[in-house]
Amino acid sequence: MASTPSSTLTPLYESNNIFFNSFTSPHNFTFPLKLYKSSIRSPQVSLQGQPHISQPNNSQNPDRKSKIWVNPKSPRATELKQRSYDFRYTSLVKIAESLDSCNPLKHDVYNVLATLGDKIVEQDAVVTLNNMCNSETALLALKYFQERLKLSKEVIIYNVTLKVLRKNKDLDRAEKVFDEMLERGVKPDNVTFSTIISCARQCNLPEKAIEWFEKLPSFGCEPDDVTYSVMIDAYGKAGNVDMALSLYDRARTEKWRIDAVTFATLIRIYGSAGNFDGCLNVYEEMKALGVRPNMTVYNSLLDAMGRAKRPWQAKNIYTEMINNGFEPSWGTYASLIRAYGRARYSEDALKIYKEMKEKGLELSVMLYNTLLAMCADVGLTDEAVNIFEEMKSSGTCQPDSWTYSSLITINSCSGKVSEAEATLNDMMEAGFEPNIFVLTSLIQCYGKAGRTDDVVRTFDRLSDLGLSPGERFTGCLLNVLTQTAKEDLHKLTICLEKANPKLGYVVKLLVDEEVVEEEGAFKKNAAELLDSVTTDVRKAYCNCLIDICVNLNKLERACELLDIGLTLNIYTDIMSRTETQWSLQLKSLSLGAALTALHIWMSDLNKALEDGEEFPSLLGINTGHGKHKYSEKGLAGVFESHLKELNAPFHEAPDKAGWFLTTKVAATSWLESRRAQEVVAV
DNA sequence: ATAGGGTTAG
Repeated sequence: MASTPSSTLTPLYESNNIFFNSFTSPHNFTFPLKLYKSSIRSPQVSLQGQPHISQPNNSQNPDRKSKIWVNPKSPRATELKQRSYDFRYTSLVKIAESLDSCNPLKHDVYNVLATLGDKIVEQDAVVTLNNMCNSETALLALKYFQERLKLSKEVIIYNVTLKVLRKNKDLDRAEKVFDEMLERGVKPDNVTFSTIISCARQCNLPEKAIEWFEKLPSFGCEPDDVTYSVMIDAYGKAGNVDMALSLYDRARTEKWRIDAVTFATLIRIYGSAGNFDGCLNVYEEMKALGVRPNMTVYNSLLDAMGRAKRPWQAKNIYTEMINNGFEPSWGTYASLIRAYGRARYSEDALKIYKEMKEKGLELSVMLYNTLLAMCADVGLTDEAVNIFEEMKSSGTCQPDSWTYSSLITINSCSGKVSEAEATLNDMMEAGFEPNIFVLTSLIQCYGKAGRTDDVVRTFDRLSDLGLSPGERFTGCLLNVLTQTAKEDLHKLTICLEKANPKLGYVVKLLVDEEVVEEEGAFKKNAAELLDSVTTDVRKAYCNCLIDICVNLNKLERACELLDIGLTLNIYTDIMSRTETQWSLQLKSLSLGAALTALHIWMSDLNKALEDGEEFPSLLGINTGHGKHKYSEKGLAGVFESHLKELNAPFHEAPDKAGWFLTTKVAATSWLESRRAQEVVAV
């Protein structure tokens, strides 16, 4: 396994020869040139003393040995110094690479290091270790340098060694190295501590980080700005937001220079604590203090705005970032895809995806999954298929259960039952068991296709797989009932009763004609049920229940449910009145709930008319645009024909999509004529 | 790039 040092290093000599052939000089430069004396033609540059005759660049004659005198203060000298430094640095990086891939045996490591020659300096050790990633060989290399170098600042090579251990998230070894430092009488400093603390943080052991921070004073160290920054991060990671913020306060009162990285850390902490305005406040505070934002700040902000579901703010920050001349990084794009994807800003998300592809940036499984989930949400079937193909051909990531789950959802939502089943088979062949998301999609798929028995079969698979239904799944099952023929409903009621007995009972009261119901039992049980489920599914449950009522022509029950919804604040601001306009807001209502709300609103209007209340000049119904691609007809379309049936004088506003408006005069005469008809009918 | 912070998440 171990590559011999020479095989790794040979190309380096060759490539650098090309450069050094053009000017050579015999002495006066320590490193790296002497290092390779035996292997290559002593490429040395004289930057001091003896004025030699300056010669033109003789690159046509690479073999000619000649000296070039360069004034040490000239820009040319600076350039040469820089170049020779670059050369040394590159050489050491190559050594570090060989060490990384070398056997973790003393003999092998020492052999690689022997190619450095005898005249190594402290800086060589630092640069080499700093570029390594293999813990085991790094520890051997450390020994080598300790044996061979008179170290004036031994703490430094310990600190870079600790960095290698941190790269490997090896806190145990880091702690051992710390003990060894103490044994050798090497005094740890802030760099030592901040490295170990961040190592603990990266190992997901924030308590350990805190432990190390607290023992810092006992070693005569006062935390400085970087140590504070690392600790703020560690406290944030530990979920101790208060401690993080109080450290920030302390750093501020102690007048530490707080730089962009620390602000980015604070933004991340606020972001993961869900305090998104806190993120923006920190950002403002930072700018007020005259600290220029950097990429980390922008990326943390973008990430936070994504979590906050504020894609428009992400967009603004991104624009600002670009205007300030920053080049988006992988992290920037990832944050944007998440922000746009989750918020169904599909055009924006797909634009970013395209840009990443153009730049040759690789997407992770998660980013692909985010895009696919978004396509599933919005109904972008063809795009999803494309993205999935590109994902497979990328060669860099394998579809996982999330990926398959989104694909099954896409097939399910577009009613492609056999494709959904085929994808499920692919998924199982790839070694993934169906999860709750997949089964949720499947019951929707079968439900939509009217295959009630398959819904029941899929429901029964749940317990076979050791899965419990949960509120989302149960909600989708309830939604299946809204699409199911009356004679099949009892099959699903049995499932619902297993999933959530209270819900099962409420539905049974609606569906089962034979159940004897006590006075008011339905409303009481429905209210208890809706109160018992978490807020994020309440509206869905309520909408579905109302839809079932409407389908069964039980308008009174529907009104009761809508009433519960209003009382429990599941629906807010449905009916509003200003001096100039009365409105009915139907945007987040299902069709049944919307029709029920219209019914109630109309009786309210009738009542107002009876009471002789003054109508405003305008009355309006807002259905929203109904852009969800899977529903063939949005709420707007259905409402338009329904209003026509009612002879209602509402007409879609040409300038406000989704709004149906009418005037005071038209509304009153319509309501009056309806009342006259009712009287006739009675 | 040249001894310390920052991430890659559902």
